[in-house]
Amino acid sequence: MSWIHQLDSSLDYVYKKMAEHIELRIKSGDLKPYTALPAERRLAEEYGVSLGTARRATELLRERQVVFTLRSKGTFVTNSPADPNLNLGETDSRQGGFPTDQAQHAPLAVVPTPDA
Amino acid sequence: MSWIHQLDSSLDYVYKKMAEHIELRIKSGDLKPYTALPAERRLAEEYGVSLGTARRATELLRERQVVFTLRSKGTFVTNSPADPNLNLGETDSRQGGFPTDQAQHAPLAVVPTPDA
Amino acid sequence: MSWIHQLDSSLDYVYKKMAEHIELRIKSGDLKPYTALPAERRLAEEYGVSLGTARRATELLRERQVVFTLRSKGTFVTNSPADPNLNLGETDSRQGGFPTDQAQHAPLAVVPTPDA
Amino acid sequence: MSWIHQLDSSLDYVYKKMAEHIELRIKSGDLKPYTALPAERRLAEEYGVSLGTARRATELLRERQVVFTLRSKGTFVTNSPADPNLNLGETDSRQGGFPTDQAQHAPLAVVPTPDA
DNA sequence: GTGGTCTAGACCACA
DNA sequence: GTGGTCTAGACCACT
Repeated sequence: MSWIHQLDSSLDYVYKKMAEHIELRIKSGDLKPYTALPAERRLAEEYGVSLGTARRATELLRERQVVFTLRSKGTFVTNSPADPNLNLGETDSRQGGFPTDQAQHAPLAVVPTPDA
Repeated sequence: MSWIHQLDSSLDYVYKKMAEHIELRIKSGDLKPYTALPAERRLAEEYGVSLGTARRATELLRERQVVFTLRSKGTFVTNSPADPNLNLGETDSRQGGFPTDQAQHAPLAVVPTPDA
Repeated sequence: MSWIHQLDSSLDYVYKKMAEHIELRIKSGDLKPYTALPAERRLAEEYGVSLGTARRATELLRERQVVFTLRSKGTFVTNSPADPNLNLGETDSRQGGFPTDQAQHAPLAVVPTPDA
Repeated sequence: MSWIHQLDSSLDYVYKKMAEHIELRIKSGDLKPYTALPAERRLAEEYGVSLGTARRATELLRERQVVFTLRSKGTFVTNSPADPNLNLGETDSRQGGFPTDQAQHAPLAVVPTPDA
């Protein structure tokens, strides 16, 4: 169990500090729900850290659900406190699964979707 | 003569098929942007798979930015193809917040880049 | 599909991630010196990206001298300078987990931290 | 027990702790670039966790590009520090591997964080 | 209620 | 042998 000891003895990670500061800016209202954070390169500049560090900071916030990221769109503040304009009433999804229903190792003859 | 390889697989994994099927439901309009997917336990039932597999499916969709997840709230369809009505801070596209309605509450302030 | 793990993490340039992944394949021995990379269209398919992105990836590798290109012949792996033969014999990591004794199924009573 | 205390605000998930500990072993030189980590089943034993948890740990490291995985071969230490701004005593940083960019060191004007 | 973590296995695909 | 998938649950944290 002592590996845990080693870990919490030194948690001065810059990216964590940075993440916490950003979180503070959010909680303070400086950054509001559904608005975009500054770009990661911008953040890196602002905080005087490398891009990698900035990315780990936003990654941490993402893990904490403080923000969410849409690729090539940006990183956005989660509507943490209340009332997301989200439709929690679930979509009318009456039927769903595969026509077949064993789900084991059967071939699962599902049509290949033209995805990317 | 080995120039293809390994990470690709392209096998019929259940979670992958499931994810693709859900993506189809989204593209077909069955599941609309900013509405919640059925809960993961529900999805597991619908598709006749274990919870873990259902979670892998939503995880894959999350990686593909087809959906995004808010802890304890649900998993929501991303406003996929182009132009999410998101406030892209620095990009000057100031208008439109999150979809459904953005009339009454937060003014959706443009991100104040507290720069220098 | 695991390259997607590396690719997503955040909003970095896809072509860069892709280039790095290809570089890993080279370093790992998957792609060997003086052999051709898959064609750019092939690469674009494999990674699920546009042709332009694939071309930027190989361009980046070309700039780094990891590969070189012969017009209408293909893109080939450079005989890299610091070839790192992967050490498959596992690191001398004799002890790992809990320095204490048993390390079997210690209950791992991890206490949730109060958080902030 | 109270031996676990963190100023850190994130939670104490086992897989996360485990990943961080492995990362520490890497940074400490116990596990070196291009060498294989112990197999996941082995890691699970060493740390006294289930296989799934061990896999989550390596997955996290993979996302952070601390390691990379070759299917049926193993999981290998990346030759690039996850966070170049981290100075853990002496990380023994003569890099020999490939030209990944981790060159630039920012001034590191760390912002004042209210806590800690 | 939701998603997230974790267990303790079994089996598959690749090498 | 390795990592990867999948099961069928239980429990935790948060809303």
